[in-house]
Amino acid sequence: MAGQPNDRAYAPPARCEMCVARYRALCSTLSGEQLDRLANMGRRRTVPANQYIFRDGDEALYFASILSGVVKLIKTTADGEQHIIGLMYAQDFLGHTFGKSHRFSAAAATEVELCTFPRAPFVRLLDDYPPMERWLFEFTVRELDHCRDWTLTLGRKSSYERVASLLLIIARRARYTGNGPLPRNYAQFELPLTRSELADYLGLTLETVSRMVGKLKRKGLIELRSTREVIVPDIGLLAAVASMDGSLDAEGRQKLLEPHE
Amino acid sequence: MAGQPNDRAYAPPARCEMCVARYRALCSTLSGEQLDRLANMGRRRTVPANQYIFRDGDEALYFASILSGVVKLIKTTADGEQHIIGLMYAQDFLGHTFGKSHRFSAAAATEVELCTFPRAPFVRLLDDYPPMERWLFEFTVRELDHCRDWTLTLGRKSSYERVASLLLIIARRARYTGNGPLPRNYAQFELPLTRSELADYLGLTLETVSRMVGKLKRKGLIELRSTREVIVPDIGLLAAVASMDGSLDAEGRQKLLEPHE
DNA sequence: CGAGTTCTTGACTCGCCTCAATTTGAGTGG
DNA sequence: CCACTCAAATTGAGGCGAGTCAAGAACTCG
Repeated sequence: MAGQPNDRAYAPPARCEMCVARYRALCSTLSGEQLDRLANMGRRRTVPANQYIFRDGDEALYFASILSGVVKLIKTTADGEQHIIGLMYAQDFLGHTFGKSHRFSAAAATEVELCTFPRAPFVRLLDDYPPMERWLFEFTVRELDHCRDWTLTLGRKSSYERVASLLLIIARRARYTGNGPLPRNYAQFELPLTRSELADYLGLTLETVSRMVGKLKRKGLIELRSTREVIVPDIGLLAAVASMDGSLDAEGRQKLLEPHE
Repeated sequence: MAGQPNDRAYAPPARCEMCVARYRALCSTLSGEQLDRLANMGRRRTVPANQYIFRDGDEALYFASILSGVVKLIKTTADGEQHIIGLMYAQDFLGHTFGKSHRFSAAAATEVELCTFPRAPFVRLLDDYPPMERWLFEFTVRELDHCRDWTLTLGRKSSYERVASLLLIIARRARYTGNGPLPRNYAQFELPLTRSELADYLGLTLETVSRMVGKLKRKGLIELRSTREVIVPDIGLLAAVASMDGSLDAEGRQKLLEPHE
C-alpha cells in the first residue's frame, strides 16, 4: 500500500477456497460471481515486522484483509508522540474509511500477510453487493464498541488495571486467532508489542508498564518465559484485576466475587 | 423507549417536509415510498432533561433520530461509577447496534425531542434500502473516528488540555447545530453538563475540572456569564491549548504556530 | 563475544485525587 | 422581596500514584 521499495513482490491470490480467511473474513459474505470479482482484484502481500503498511494522511488507495500476523494502528500527535489506538489480527479489515485519506497509520507488529484490494473496484463491489457492505458495517460497529470500552480503561483505571486490561485483550484475541484448542481459561502467547508500545497503547510510560508487568508476575497472574512470551494461567483472575471492564464476562465476574486476593 | 410513566404522550409525526431533520439526518437519504415507510413508523417523543432514554443492557426495541436537545451516552462501571462516552446532538442517530441489547445508557442532558422507530420495521427498511444503511454506516465511521481521537485526549493530555478539548468539541458542535450565523471563530453556548458530568466525561474529578475551567477563564480563553453559560472569544486559541488534538484544523494549527502564549 | 536495543529497578518530583470548608445560585414559601 | 434550603461549584491543604531521570541488567543479533 505505501509501496516502499523493500516491500515483498506481489503475487496472484491463492485460490480463495484454500484461504484461511475464506469463512471468517469479509469474503465469507461472498460466493460465485461476487467472490470471483473480489478474488480477481485481490493481491497477496507480505509485510515484514515493523514496516508501515500505510501512514496517517496517505491517500487511501487500497483496502486489505489480514490473513496472518498483527497490525498496530497508530496516531501521531502534533508533538511527535505515538499513540497506539488498536491492534488488528487475522480476519480483520484495514481501511474502512469513506474519506480519501487515512486517519491513522498502520504498521506490522509481526510479519503480516495481507490480501489487498484497490479502492475503486472494491468500492464498486460494495455498492453492487449489500451483504458485503453489511459485513463491514457490523465490523465497524464492533470496533466502535471496543473503542468506547477502551475509553473507560484510559479514563478511569489505575496503571495496574490498565496493563491487566491490555494483556487480557491480547490473551483473548490470541486464543481466538490461534489454531490449536487450549485448556479452558488458559492462554499463552507472544506479545506483539514492546514495553514502550504497550505504554503508548495505555497512556503510560514504559517504566510504569514494566513495573506493573512485574507486579502481575509477582502476584502469579501471569508468567513470563521471556520478556515477550506470556502465559496467563487463569484468564478469569486476570479479568478480575482488569475489573470494571465492561467486557467482563460472567466467568470473570464470578471470580471477582470469590474470596481470594 | 424506556417507557417511564412520566414520558410525554406519543404524537403522529409532523409532516417530514417541515421537520428540522429532513435534510441532514438519516431521512435525508430517503424520498417517495421509502420516506413514507419511515414516516409511518416514526413517532415523535419529547424527553425532559435528566431522564433516561434507554439503559445499558435494555433490549433495543427502538431507534431514534434526535430532532433537538443534547443526549449523554453513559457507561456504568461494575463499581457503580459513571463514565460519559459521548454527546449526541440534533440530526444524530441513537441505537446503531446489531445486537439485541444496548451497550450503554442514553439520557437527556437537556430537554430532547426524538423521532423514534420500532426495531423490526426499521431493520426491514434498512435491508430493503441500501442508501439508508450507507448513511448509518458513514455515521458510525465518523463516531469511530471521534472515539479514537478521544482516546488520545484521555491517554495523553493534562487536565488543563482535556478540559479545553471538551469545551472545544462542545463549542464547535454548538456552532454547527445552532441556528443563527455567529461571528467567525466565536462561540457562545449553554453547557449541557454539570462540572461533575464534565469530570465523568474527562476521567477527572469535579474539583479538577472546576480548577481548570477557572484557569481557562483567568487566561482569557473563555468567559462565563454564569457557571453554565460559556463564551469562547477565539476558538482557535482554545484549540491551541487543547493542542495535539488530531481534529485540529488548519486554522487551529496556524494559531498554534503564532507567537502568543 | 561485543554492540545496541530493550527491559528493569531505584530515587525523586509533580500533577491530580481526596477530604473538607465555604461560596454561589436556583427554587420555594413566608 | 427576602429568608430558607439544597444542589452545584469553588477553593484550600495534604497525600499518593504515575512521571522523570538515571543507572544497570537482560536480551538480540551481528
